[in-house]
Amino acid sequence: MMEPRPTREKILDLADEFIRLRGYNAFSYKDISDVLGVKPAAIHYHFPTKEALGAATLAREITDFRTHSTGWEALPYEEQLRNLVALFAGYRERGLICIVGSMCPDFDTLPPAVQEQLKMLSVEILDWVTTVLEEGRCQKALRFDGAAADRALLLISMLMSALLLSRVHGEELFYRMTTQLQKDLIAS
Amino acid sequence: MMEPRPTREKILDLADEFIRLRGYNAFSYKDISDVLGVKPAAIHYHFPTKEALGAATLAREITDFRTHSTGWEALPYEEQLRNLVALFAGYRERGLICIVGSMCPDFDTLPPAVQEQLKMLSVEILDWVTTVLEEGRCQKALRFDGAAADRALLLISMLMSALLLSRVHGEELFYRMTTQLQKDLIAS
DNA sequence: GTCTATAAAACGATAGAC
DNA sequence: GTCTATCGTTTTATAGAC
Repeated sequence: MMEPRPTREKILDLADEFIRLRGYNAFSYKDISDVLGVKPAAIHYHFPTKEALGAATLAREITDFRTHSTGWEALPYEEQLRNLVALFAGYRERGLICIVGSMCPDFDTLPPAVQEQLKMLSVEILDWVTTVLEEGRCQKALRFDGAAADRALLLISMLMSALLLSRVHGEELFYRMTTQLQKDLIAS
Repeated sequence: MMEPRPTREKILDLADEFIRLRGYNAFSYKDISDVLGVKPAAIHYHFPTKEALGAATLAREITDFRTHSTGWEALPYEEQLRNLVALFAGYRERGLICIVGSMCPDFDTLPPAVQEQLKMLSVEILDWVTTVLEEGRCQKALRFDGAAADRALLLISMLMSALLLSRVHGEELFYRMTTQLQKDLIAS
């Protein structure tokens, strides 16, 4: 019995997409309600404030990322890294950017609950990448200098910016960047 | 005879700062007029539309960047690279982010003239970094694999994201990232 | 020339209809 | 429970005062 996707989930899907398309401050309740065929105020029943909607969107991203990353646990480390790149490439294909990259510039304008969830999501991703890099280097599957945590920061930065800059300069740029960074990290 | 900074320039100073602080879509004419002690509509005399103001702000950034980079021409290449990092560190100290990093996420919502200038600014920076990397490698002052243009993209990405992420995770992150990336690039 | 009063539109949010 | 009518605020922009 396939339940139809509940309204609440549909709203979160759309919020997620619009935040990635236009940024938190530039998307509105009307963007979402237009797609669903209701009035803007209807969204307030499901999410009383924009702050609640933004925080819930990021909270779901956190659980989604956990689902992805734990699903890759059994794979070789270089393969887990390739899957992360592929995840970002999927966004690129849909014209979307990283939700962290979308919201970071607006950080100081975000409501407290949204700031909180954004921090948690980026920590979640960084910790996971750090572990993969660390253990991948131990097993000689990955190679890099310096601390794994610092290298994780550089790696996530490049993926984030690759999506941002390819919005300005075209998708070819994304593939040039990710190809080079995988060459740098994956041993032989 | 020191001319007082003209109103037009003061407006551009404030627009530049507010865009870096809050993003293009979250800053308003009122933010600027409050500081200058006038009504929001007064700004329209100097810049008829927000599109004109945004485009002029970026246009001035382009000439400013040229002034900086041509001023460094006589320096060793690794020193030019350090100056670029220092330029970004200066923004970090003032709680500001890269203006390209600020506007990229909102790209699809930006008026055409602003999109145009944003492209030009990022090309300007990328071309300069590409040249510095290329020639720095020739002279054995810098070391890296792959095409200089690709490496320039990765370098700029990291600087951009270092500012973005340090807004979320604190300034220490900026220095960890830039220290590591300079270690990677600067020979011995 | 420079700025203010005011408009026209869009926003998030409250109160209440069904 | 779910959604609509409506409000108050904020936004960019125009028209015109001085």
